[in-house]
Amino acid sequence: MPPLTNGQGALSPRAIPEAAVARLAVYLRVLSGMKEQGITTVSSEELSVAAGVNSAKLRKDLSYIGTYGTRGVGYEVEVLIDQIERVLGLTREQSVAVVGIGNLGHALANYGGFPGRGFPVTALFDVDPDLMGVPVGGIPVNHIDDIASVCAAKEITIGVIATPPAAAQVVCDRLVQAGVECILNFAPVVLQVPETVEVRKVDLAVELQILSFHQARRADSAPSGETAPQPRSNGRVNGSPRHSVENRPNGAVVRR
Amino acid sequence: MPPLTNGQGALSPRAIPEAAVARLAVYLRVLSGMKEQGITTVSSEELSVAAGVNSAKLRKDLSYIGTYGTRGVGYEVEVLIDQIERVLGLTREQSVAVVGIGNLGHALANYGGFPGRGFPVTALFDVDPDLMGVPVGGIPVNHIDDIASVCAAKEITIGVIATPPAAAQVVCDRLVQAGVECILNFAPVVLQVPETVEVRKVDLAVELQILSFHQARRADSAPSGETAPQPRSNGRVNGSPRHSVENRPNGAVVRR
DNA sequence: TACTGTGAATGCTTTCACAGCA
DNA sequence: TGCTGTGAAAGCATTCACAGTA
Repeated sequence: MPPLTNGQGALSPRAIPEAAVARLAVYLRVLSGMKEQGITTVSSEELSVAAGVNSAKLRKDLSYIGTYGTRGVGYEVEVLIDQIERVLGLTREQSVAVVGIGNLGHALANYGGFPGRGFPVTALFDVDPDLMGVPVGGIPVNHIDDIASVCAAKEITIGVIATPPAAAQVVCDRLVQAGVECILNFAPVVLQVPETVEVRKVDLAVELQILSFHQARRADSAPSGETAPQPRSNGRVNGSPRHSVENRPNGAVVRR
Repeated sequence: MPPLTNGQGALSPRAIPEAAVARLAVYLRVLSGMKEQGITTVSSEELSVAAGVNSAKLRKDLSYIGTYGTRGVGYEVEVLIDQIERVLGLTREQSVAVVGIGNLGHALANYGGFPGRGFPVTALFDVDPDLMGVPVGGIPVNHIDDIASVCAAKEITIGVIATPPAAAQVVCDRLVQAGVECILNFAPVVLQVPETVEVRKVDLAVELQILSFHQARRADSAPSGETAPQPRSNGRVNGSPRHSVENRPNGAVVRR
């Protein structure tokens, strides 16, 4: 009924579809790589191939953030990078806290500021007294009881939950109490949060199960014989960008 | 044009939407937890709340795999578990290989068979000679040059790429050559694969950037003042399942 | 001429709402 | 009566295809 608003309340000028936001982050990564290689201009076709989407989708996505291309030419890499960073809110740096310093927590703490820019891990928490003080990836581990004060002091805006499932909800509650409004959850648990808090989850078992589903489907519909079709035409050719798939929040160019 | 087929070619009886598959995996996890608690029967309402979706969506999702409920009563937990496992292809066990034994690779190797069932990690690969033979999580590390023979011997069906970005495509090519048709990619790279291979990706930086976007939006549209609204009505009440959100392949019940 | 930006068309996904059954 | 299963409606997302422009 209200065709001019965006559901977020105010009739803000930017109502970017959720799906497009995820892809913008991918474009940004690809563009950064291009910039490093000294590429200054790129067409929607080139960028879309590099990002594993089709060019129409890419142009539509970019149109949500404004019109920064030049017809007949393409986009300036730097301009696009700046604009996507602006839209994704990467101008202000976000400090990340990781809770749960097991195997995964270690991996995250050492991930080194995350590919490129914007997300320094600046605080670590656990319950294990043996871990206290010992730095992991250069950052000391704090006790989870200090979460409120440490998060306030370090201006944490993003909390990452890497605890065992049983602890995840409690940790989540504490993060929320400490004022954290963005949470990335690796524990296989459905978190309960107030409406003001944004949660994303990464569930490795679910990812594997989705792969398993497709594997099973393939096995079922396989005509017969053991020799599966393997049209392996190696050699990074992007000649005919046929079937340039992007399944779900997944994505990988199909080569042939 | 072909209204009876499912795009996969044959007019198979089960054309389960991609989005539903991801949720079925979540339902399975929740149901397994219920089974452990001795719960034998569950209604769509109860299960949907526990899984963080609304009940209509849950019922629709379950309808794709068949009709296993009893009107007026609900679903039998065991029956549902069996059926979802069947559809997801979890009856045949899938062996997983992890390539790249850095921090993340360690974490994955130690992930202990993945929550519950079906995905034993049985092979590890790296290029670093220092790692060879040393077991990680009880599994010896092999050199990547042996990938074909080891994958064949261990009947690997799923490959997990946890290498630095620069190595990811080469590793992917090798996995594909070794006959692996399901790949879970943690490297921030768009992989090129033949059509027969299914890729899913997990990109931590992208996840953080999506959170950052929502954070920024919130900050923009905040009326004024520093005191953000924090309607923290703690105490795991699911009384009014208002606004029971599930954003993207993300998901978390909104509590209030 | 070559490539962007975008309405309109198509195709998925979610939600509604209710018929049907234990 | 209470809850499932499902057509039909509504809402998003993707793709098409072409007008517009440097």
